[in-house]
Amino acid sequence: MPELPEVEVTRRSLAHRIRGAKIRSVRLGKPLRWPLGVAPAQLEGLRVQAVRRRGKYLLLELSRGILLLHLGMSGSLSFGAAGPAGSHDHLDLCTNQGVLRLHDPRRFGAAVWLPDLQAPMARKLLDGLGAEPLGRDFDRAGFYRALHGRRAAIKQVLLSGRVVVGVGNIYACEALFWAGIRPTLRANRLSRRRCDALHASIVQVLKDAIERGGSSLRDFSDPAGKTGYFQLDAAVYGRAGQACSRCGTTIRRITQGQRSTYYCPGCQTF
DNA sequence: CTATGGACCTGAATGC
DNA sequence: TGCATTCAGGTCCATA
Repeated sequence: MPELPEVEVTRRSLAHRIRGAKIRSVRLGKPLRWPLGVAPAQLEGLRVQAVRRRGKYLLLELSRGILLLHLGMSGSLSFGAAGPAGSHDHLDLCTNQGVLRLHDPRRFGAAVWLPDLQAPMARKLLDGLGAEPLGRDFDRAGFYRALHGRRAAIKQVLLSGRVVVGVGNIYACEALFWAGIRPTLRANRLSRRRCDALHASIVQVLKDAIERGGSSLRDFSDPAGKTGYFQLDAAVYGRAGQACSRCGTTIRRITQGQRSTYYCPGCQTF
């Protein structure tokens, strides 16, 4: 799935094309993570006013309520002329400007209509999310303070989304590599200097990935169906057993919280 | 409150 | 060829 860069690339591609679109009908496929939360017919006639993002959630502002979308591990959106729905196409939002289709083989994704951001479901999903890494609220002093209160491994704190959102398994590994920090180091053991380095690495890694069009996913394509999103040029992620391009040390894979972590023992020494 | 493991689901790759 | 095992982008939830 998409981490923040893929979601943001999706958002940018979608936003200007779907803005103002009027929903004609809604087709549901197999169940996603949660029920839609409204009868599909209730969405007919509404317009899509804007597409926002919070962490890895996309928020389609409708003329009544908000449609929250999440791509889970394997989800992607397409927008345009839609062919017949396949067995992994679980939501079609048919509009006068094209069909927004959510494709998600594993169905960890979600499509939930919310009356507003105060709704219980909205609060459950969005309250407690950490800072937006590309926003003003992600400042170095706050980052240091937040890490100071955490005893878990820094890699897992990054993945939790409670300090900073949008950093998934790939970019957590990459950011730690560029900051020279061992993934297993407890978060509250990071020096102020290392926190600053990590802060910078996170911003850098995410911005780079967005510029490349969400390069991390083998099977990622943006909603316009553009190809050329296959270049994964990770420094460590998925490269266990290979030589580090910086120092030549063999990259290792370990398991943290049931997820794979990749790191270079030669470069990541803090 | 934090930290941890399990759960959800499908498909691709690997090994015997 | 078939079948079992492992792994994959996320994150909510129960439990300690």
